[in-house]
Amino acid sequence: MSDADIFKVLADPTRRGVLERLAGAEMTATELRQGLAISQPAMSQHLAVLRQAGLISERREGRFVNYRVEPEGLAPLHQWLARYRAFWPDRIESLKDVLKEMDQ
Amino acid sequence: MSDADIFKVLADPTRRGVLERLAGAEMTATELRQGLAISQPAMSQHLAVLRQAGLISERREGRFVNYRVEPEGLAPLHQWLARYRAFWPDRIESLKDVLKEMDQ
DNA sequence: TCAATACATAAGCACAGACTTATGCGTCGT
DNA sequence: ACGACGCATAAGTCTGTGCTTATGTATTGA
Repeated sequence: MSDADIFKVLADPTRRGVLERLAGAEMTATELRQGLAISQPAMSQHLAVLRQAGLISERREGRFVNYRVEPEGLAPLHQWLARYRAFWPDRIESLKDVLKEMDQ
Repeated sequence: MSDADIFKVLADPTRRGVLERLAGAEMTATELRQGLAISQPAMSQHLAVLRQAGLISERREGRFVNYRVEPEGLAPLHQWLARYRAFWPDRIESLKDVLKEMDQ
């Protein structure tokens, strides 16, 4: 998978939701599906996309597969964004704005 | 446009290319089309998407419309990424990796 | 005033991608 | 050994979206 496709991978809200849940703790595919109106194959396909993008990794444990975030997969996104850091006002970096975002 | 759709907007390579060219200097729609195998309406539609996402702004000048990057539009992306900063190794932030990325 | 230019909008098409159901493969418990 | 379970893969459907051509609107220069 090309680095350039990181945006396509993250464009899907379900996949971003998966990352967010995995940020808290390692989880199986079935656990990730809890509370979501999504079929098992759909989740499996999303997880495959995330894995191929290097955003998550898996650890087999018998019948179960535990997924976890692979933070280095976000490096291309970080580096893309870095090109624009020089342009934006300091305010964007401020803690206030970050907290406001996390609040919503 | 919802903040959540910033990824969809940036998922398109043409739109990322537009941002990259605009990062250098203000430019008209026709200038942005130079070197790209893309029709005028297609470019106009991409610019509309970028504008609605708050990623660019326009300054009319007679028949011409000069576009420029609106860096604050990237704030949602920055803030999304900030949630994962805590997880990743210091190495991702390092200058070496950024340079390697810019090199390719 | 009128043709040319710069850009936007409308409408239709075609492909990508997210979903579904059906099925396959390996592992567990009994 | 065998049914239940966890997950992956296959194949088909449908919606979203990026493209096209055609046309509209405003501005410019001759």
